[in-house]
Amino acid sequence: MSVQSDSTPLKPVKVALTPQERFNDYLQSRRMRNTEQRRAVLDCVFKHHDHFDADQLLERLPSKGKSGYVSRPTVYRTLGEFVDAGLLRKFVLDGRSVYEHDYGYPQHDHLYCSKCEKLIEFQSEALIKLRDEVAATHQFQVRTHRLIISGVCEDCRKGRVRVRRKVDLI
Amino acid sequence: MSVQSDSTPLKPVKVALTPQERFNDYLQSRRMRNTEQRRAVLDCVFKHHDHFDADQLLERLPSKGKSGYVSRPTVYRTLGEFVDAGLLRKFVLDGRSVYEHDYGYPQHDHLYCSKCEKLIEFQSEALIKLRDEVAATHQFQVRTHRLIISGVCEDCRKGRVRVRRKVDLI
DNA sequence: TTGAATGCAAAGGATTTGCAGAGGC
DNA sequence: GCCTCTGCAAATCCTTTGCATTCAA
Repeated sequence: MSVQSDSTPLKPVKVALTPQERFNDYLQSRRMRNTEQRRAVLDCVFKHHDHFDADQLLERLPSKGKSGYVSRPTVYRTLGEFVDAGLLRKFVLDGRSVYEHDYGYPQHDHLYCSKCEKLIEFQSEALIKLRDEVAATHQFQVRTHRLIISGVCEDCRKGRVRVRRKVDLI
Repeated sequence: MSVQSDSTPLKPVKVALTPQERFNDYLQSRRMRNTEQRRAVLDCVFKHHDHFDADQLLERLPSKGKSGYVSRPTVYRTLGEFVDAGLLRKFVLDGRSVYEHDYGYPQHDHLYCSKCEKLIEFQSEALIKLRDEVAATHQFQVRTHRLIISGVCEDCRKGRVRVRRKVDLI
């Protein structure tokens, strides 16, 4: 049900502001309020660099009844704001929306293991070049792209399976 | 709500059997039955080369009450069989499952216009090579990949907008 | 005849929305 | 105090499932 991340994260990009500072700017520019819930979700999201969906985020936040609880609708609303603010990127994997850090991390793509559901990040300058060439051929103005290569990761091929999951997306 | 296709389809690949023949083989090999509904859906799907979702297919089939009607659950079930049989490929766009011809057409990727929701197909040998190189670096066994480049198409940039739609996926 | 396929209605799962009360600014 | 935000419950959207009936082989 959840999404795994591999252990070789990308090198962070240098940024002037913390995600918190950047989000504050975003809020102020739109007359939106700096609420306890937004702060809680933002801190949770940027605590570690990985991929996650709404459910995983909810599990990491205080559960219902406890102090600091954030409701499911608010989590969804807030994630949308983070995407808007350029803090997160969102994509769809196996029917669920998956989020990853955008602010502070370079553009990249993914290898997706359909056995253990692990996402492995990679950067390729050649891919960007290829993408822009194809687009130019079609007089197409690129906004972004998403490449997912699916198959079986090294660990799973070698039998070192960490988790077994129902899968099959793309 | 629907998916548009551009007017420059890929060159078909030479194949020994018609989709119908190939599907019959598939059915027989699994002791499945050649029903009127399956024939109707298959004919409808291969009538023209484009991208479509379940709703669009239902619109193209005889509507409820008329002869030749196929129910929504059967359409979904049948599309799944076509994917299984290697006749169609399925991907997710903006929350809906979109299908395209696989049998008889070469592997390709898409430019997606977020203004008019048009999908433009393209082939790139270089992309396959790049994909396999990246995978090799990670000892990753490739099964397939999906690249969607989103942005604005030529027509929309020039103001020749055909349809206006709510969008934003990737 | 006999098991597979269909249509109906209803369930499912992820995400979104209306609204009344809570709370930033 | 005003207006945004939140949590709740319920709605939505797309897709799948249970089941009695129909039908291909």
